[in-house]
Amino acid sequence: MAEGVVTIHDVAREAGVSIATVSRALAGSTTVAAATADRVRRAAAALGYEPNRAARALVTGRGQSVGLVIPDLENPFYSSVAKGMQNRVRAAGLTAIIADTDEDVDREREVLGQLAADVDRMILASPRAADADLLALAARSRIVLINRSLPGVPAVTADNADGIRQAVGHLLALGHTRIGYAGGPATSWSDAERRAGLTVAVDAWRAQDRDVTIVDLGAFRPGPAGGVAAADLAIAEGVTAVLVFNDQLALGLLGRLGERGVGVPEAMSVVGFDDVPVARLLAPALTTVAVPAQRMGAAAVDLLLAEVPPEGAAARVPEPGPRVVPVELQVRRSTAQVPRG
Amino acid sequence: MAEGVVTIHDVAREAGVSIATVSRALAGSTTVAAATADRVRRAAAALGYEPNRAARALVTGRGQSVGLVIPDLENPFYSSVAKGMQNRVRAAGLTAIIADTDEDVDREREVLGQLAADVDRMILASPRAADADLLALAARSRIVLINRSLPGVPAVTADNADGIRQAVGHLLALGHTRIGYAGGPATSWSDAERRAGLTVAVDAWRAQDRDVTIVDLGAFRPGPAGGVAAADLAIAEGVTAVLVFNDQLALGLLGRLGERGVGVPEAMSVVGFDDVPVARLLAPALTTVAVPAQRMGAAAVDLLLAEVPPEGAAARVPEPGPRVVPVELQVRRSTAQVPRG
DNA sequence: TTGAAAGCGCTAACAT
DNA sequence: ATGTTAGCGCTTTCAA
Repeated sequence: MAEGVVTIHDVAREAGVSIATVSRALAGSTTVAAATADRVRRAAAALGYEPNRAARALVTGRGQSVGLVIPDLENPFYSSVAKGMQNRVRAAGLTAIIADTDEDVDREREVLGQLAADVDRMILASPRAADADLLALAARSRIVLINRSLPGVPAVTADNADGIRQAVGHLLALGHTRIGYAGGPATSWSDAERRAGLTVAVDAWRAQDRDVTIVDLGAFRPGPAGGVAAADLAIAEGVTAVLVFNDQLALGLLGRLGERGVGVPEAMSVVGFDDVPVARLLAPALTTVAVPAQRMGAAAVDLLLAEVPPEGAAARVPEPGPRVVPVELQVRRSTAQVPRG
Repeated sequence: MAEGVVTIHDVAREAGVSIATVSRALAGSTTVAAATADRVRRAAAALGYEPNRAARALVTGRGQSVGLVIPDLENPFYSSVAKGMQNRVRAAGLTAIIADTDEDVDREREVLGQLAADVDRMILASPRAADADLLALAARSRIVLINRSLPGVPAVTADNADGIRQAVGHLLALGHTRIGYAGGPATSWSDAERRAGLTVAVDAWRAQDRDVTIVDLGAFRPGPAGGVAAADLAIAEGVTAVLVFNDQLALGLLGRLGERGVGVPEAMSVVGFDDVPVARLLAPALTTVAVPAQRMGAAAVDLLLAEVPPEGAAARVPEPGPRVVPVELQVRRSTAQVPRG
């Protein structure tokens, strides 16, 4: 009795049935007598039986795992995506394989190659890869995109344009007319969407004969360090408010503004994007566009599982939710009326 | 020929050898003639052969993946652990399976059971499970603990006592004599270690005839919400400084102190633990004991792989580093001399 | 409603 | 140095 591993044979013996019946009973087959099924389940539980995934995968030809490729696990937005994804994957009786690309295209390519070898379903969050590469991948594996859209490939995206519209509306209502935009990486699909939303929002405002100038502060790496540079630029440009690509950038920007003695919100209003958990805890608490990261991760899983349901009894496949998730501006302390000047 | 999946049989036929020879040649066995091995490799490449991981895992009984069980992916400390772990695992040619337990014992048990089924090597970060359960698990799978120690089970831990010693020394040097300790969950091994370190540090100080009182503020859930309660307690107890179990708690505490109008560091000094990335970006920047989370995650992988090297040619197994990693106090703006009173 | 038996693709004895 | 063969634990026909 050195081996502690319980197999289907042990359960069969314990329940006094054949292994085929155990397999059927645990898979929830209707062709098993209720009493038998019950006995099997009880035996399995008593023995602490866990089906061997490798064996199951081998015979069904379909893996039990779902991959997630994200740019940076240390970015709270993506940790939240990962958390939501992971929870949903586990609830479906599958396992989540998470891979971090360090915000690097080459690393991403490498990771994608490795992952494709042992997973046939994956979720790519904000991939940097070219459209063509993504399309090629989609042809071989089932993939779902997060924060990126591509014809023919299922995706979950945030309503970026609407988020920017809300943010700009808020700033305009506070009287700001000279607003800086600190953008994300030039290759970012989300950034492109947000910039487009910005244009639309501004045009609408101008159509009402109202004045507003958007100052493009440039493209920054989406970490706090980028925010530092953005802060100096914002001060130099004389804007009274800054719209920031994401909260990570905003964090660095806020810190630098403090160092430079520029009070937030008295002298400068700041609006972030994402609403990462720490945003509300800052001093001043950050006004930001809340993106339901966990929900997006979960929604991507639903989308992935909707077409090709997984094996196994534990599998529950929820209906896929909306693909464009709504976002909502959280007004907090980092924004205020434009300073009288 | 509808199926596009290449198996070892296809390669064998193409190379004109048996499947056993293909297996051996591809595994780099020395008992294969160089010419044959070459022919096999060429055939495999030509056909685009990728060994089926499920089949390999089934027969070897050893998987290609390493599991990581953590309390909360949204806690930046653990995202960092996960990032370090994941990078190292991938570098070794394996895949990382990450599972989140939501800081819940029952959920942890469930996750452990599921994970143990498809992984035979795992890393448990700050597990809440009882010693006996952990020992039982260690008997069946290869496990490495992070932030927990148990006789006979390999572990990577932070030098908690030394961290507390540094923190207390810093506070005492600033003249604080009434210091609060806001602890983590009662079941936390790290918290126990930190409390023990606290006692030692205080005793040493008293042995020099110096005065100091440690006020136990209680045990808190390690999220920002717990910090709010701790803040009120700290104020009520009239301490001039608070030592906090971790940065997440400190975040909530800082926010609440601000709301209550207690200035940090003028009226109250605060020291955190972990040095999560956001700690330095706060206003005031948080003085905290830096724990190298990524390095701990990587070290745990090294420890795990050191004894039973993984399958496959791509595997590289680094030497395990030290098991107790040093920590270092980062003095920032949240601590100052005791207020004159 | 249940059982017997045939593999899934691979590795590891055991032969040769 | 290479081939034959026996499973790994499971799902799924096919019979009974």
